[in-house]
Amino acid sequence: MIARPHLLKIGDFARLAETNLRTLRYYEELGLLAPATRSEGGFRYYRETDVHRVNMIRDLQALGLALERIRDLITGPGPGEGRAAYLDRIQTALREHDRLLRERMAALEAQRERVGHALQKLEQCRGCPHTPHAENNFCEPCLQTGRELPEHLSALF
Amino acid sequence: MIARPHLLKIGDFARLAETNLRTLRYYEELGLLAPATRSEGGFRYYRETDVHRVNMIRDLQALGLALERIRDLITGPGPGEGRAAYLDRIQTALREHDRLLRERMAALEAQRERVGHALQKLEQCRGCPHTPHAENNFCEPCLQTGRELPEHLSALF
DNA sequence: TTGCTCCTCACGTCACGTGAGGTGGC
DNA sequence: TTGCTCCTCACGTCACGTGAGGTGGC
Repeated sequence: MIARPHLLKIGDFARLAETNLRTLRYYEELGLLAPATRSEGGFRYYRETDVHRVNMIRDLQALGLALERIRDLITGPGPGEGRAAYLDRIQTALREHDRLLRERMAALEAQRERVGHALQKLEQCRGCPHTPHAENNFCEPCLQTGRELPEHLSALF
Repeated sequence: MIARPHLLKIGDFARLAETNLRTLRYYEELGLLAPATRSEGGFRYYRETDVHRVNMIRDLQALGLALERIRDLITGPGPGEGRAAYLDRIQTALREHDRLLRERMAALEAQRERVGHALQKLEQCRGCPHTPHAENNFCEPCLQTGRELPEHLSALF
């Protein structure tokens, strides 16, 4: 006997997936995520496990991918696609996801270093008599050291 | 003698900042980044160092902040704001940036683990006779182990 | 003077937000 | 039957994309 999947109306499913009705209907329109079924009256019914799909969409979106691109990555087998090709395609999608994650993490690490340098330099600025202003080109270069400011200080002065 | 800042027309500045004219004009409209000066004919002229500001805006945007929020974080001293208050505000902005970076990196690390689990399980799936299908509830739960699928496989089946 | 760059509208797009007006379901 | 949830338009918004038509600058 096969377990009957537990179905949820769009409101309950939206709460579970921490999203909202409009977004789910828009995903359906784009072919990203269709409800498992509809009632006679047109009500959408979702599987609980579809929450994972919503999460994956959100994750990929936060990495900067457009929804159309995400659809191409994660949508199911084409007509007549074999089992092996199917598994291969999924593996490719997951590896692509992992690659994007690694790239993004490296970029964030670099950013974090830049912010750190700016915070360090800012401490030095506290003991300096100069104030960034148009007349000293906003302390660029630094009047104490003669060197360029950390990028994130230059951005804020 | 104070170094004259090197000024660039919007096209050259856009290339340097790896962005485009429309984005720079939109940033100006929102009060995020104004050109250092304008010519008689209305041409915008930017400082080379403003590239750092563009980069910071992009970085914060990629963390999910709206441009209006970014403006509030990074815009200069209010009228009559003292030097100490000015430096404090910058420090607050940088620390907030760092906090967002740390949160995001933790989230990405968690994602990367989920993708890794899905890739591992997918290898097991290759040696399994079952194929995910509506009739077996898309292999949920797994017919071999009786356990739930990794979230990112559940998302893709 | 020529050609390239820049200017200001202004309409289009993506991923939703937010009602309006009407119907389904325990 | 009542009230809550859902339905389908459809217009609004944010952060730009993409021309149209016209002018500035080495």
